[in-house]
Amino acid sequence: MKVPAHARAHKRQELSVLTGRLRGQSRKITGPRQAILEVLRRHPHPMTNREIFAVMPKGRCDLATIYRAMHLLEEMGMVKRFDFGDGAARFELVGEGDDGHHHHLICTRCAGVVEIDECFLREIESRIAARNGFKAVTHKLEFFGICPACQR
Amino acid sequence: MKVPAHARAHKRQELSVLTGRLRGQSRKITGPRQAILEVLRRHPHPMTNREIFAVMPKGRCDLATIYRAMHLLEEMGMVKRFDFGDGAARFELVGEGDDGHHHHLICTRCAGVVEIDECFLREIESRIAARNGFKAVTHKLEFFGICPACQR
DNA sequence: AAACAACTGCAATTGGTTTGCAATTGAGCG
DNA sequence: CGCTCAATTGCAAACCAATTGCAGTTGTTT
Repeated sequence: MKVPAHARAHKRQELSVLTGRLRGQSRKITGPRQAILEVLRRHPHPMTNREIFAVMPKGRCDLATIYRAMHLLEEMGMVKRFDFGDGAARFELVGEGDDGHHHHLICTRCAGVVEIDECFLREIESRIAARNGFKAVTHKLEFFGICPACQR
Repeated sequence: MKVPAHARAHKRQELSVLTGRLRGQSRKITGPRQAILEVLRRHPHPMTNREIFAVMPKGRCDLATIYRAMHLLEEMGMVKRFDFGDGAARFELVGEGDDGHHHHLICTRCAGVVEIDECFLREIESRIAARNGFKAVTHKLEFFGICPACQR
């Protein structure tokens, strides 16, 4: 059954479920990976690798290991990569059975993030695909503006 | 790769018009800047600084100068910055009186680009702004897929 | 033509990300 | 439980887009 998109931020997956997904793909459940998943499941918004590294108990994991883990998790579909245009990739945990596709509204002053759970472009996307003969069309979309707190 | 012509590419501005815009803002019309504008006006799709550099007659301009020029031109509103998610910024000339806002459909195999001249999100954008109390909301949107030629 | 600020080339630097390699460790197996 | 091996990790070096300091050059103004 499909999980409603708006449940994303509220549904925090158990660590055991997450590691189970690793095991299911015959990947090792290592200390660093558990630490990374632990961090991600506590954070509702996309994080840069450096942020993950900074938040993690010191010495649990090397920064390079985080980069490698994020590649793995992305390939497995466990995290989704987002690009806020500031040169650093951000990652967010994806719920089981979800493809993680959604968007964000980002404050350009304080970098605060609002999750936008709907996607308005599914239909437009297929129209564009058809019109141009493209297949497997996806899109990246983020909104930018100034949040209420930063307007004063 | 081959792409259909579109309205935007036909509005190729005269070099004299472009330099005139520089002059109007009391910026210097230098050799490197003319060379850069010359390259941009011949190319209908966004280019990376490195691509501009590669296409330019050798020795006409340093790569660092291109970076600086693109910042200037962007501030002046003469070029628009686009991000295709591959780590390199791309730039496209903006017509006079235009804000340059539009989107692209990018082939993930051959990197070919189709210009999408409409924008479907103006209304959704203001709805999102209102709902979250944000001001000055904009968005970045690009489509990705596999072009007809690359499907075989 | 002189004068000055804007601009450029070059080299060094930054910041995010990747990679080579030797050492470590998780998972299956006896 | 300990053994074995491939997967994984830490560390340092490398990479790449982008930025910057500085000294020399050039466009524009007077």
